[in-house]
Amino acid sequence: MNEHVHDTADLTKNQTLVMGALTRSKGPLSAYTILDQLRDNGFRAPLQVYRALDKLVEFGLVHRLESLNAFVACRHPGCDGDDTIAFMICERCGEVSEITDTALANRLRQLAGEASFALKKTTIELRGICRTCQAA
Amino acid sequence: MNEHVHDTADLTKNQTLVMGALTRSKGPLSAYTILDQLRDNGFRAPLQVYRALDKLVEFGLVHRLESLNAFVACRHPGCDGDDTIAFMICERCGEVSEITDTALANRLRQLAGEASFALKKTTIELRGICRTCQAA
DNA sequence: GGATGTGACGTTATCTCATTACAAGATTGC
DNA sequence: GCAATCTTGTAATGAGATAACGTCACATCC
Repeated sequence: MNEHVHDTADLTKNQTLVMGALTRSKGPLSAYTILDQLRDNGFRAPLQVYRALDKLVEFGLVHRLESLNAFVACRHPGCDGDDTIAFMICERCGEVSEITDTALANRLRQLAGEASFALKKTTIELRGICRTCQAA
Repeated sequence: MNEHVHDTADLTKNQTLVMGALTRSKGPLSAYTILDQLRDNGFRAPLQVYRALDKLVEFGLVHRLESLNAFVACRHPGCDGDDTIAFMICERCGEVSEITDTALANRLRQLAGEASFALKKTTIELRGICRTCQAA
C-alpha cells in the first residue's frame, strides 16, 4: 500500500490505544489526560503517549492544537493532501471544527511567496464561541 | 491620553524591564529566558515575568507565539486596531515577521460568519525558512 | 487624619506539558 | 545465528504556567 497513507489498520498497539481515546472524545485531549485514560491498558509514562502522538500526527490522523497544547483526532479525512487547515475552537464547550478553504490557503501561500519565505507548516486557530453555545 | 493606547512611558518597573529584554532580543524569548536575563535586576520567580507579559500583551506591545510558547515585542506599531496578525517564523534563525493582510482577515471573518462562530481571537503562524537563511 | 479600595509586587509551592537517557523486546533481512 | 532497526518500558528531569498567600504604595472619600 501507499507508504504515505495510513489508516487505523497500520497502527501499533499503543498508537491504536491513543487513537481510540482521541476518537472517543468529543473534544481535544491533552497528552496527560490520554495517559490517565489509558492507565488500565498498561500505560505508565507520558512518553508512551507522546511517542504514539508523534506518529499519529505524522500520519495525518491527529492534529495538534498549539493554542491549547492538546490533540484532536482528524474529523476530516480529506485533509490528507491539504496542510493548511484552520481550526475553530469553542472556548465554552471545547468543540473543535476543521476548515479547509482554498482562498485562505492561496492567500497564505501568496503572502509567503511575496516574502520569499519557504513555507513548511501553517497554524491557524480561531478562538471564540460556537453557534450552539451562543444560543444556549 | 487615550486609555486604550499604551506606550512604554506608561509601564511599571517590571513591565519596563521585560519590555526591554524583548526589545533588545532579535527573536522571540520564552518567559524563563526573560527571567534569567533579569535576575540581576531582582527578578526571582516566573510569576514576575508572566504578570508583566500579561499586561504587555493586553496593551498590544507584545505578542505571544503559541507554536513556540514564547513572546516577541511588536515590531509593527500599526497593529493596534488589528487583531488578525500573521507571523512568519524562521525555523533556522528564529526571526519573526508580522503581517497584516486585509484579504486574509476578511476571509477568516467570513468563514467564521458562515459557521455562526463568534470570533474572539485568531492565531496565524507560518513556519518555514526566511529569505536570508535560504540564500545562506 | 483615618478607613477603604485597588493595583503592583514578592515568595513559595504546585501543576501541567514535554523531553532526555538508558535498557529490554520484537521484527526483518542476510 | 546475527545485525540492524523499530517499538516499547521506566525513571528522571527540564520547561512552561498558575494558585495561594501576604505585603506595600497610592489614590479616594468621608
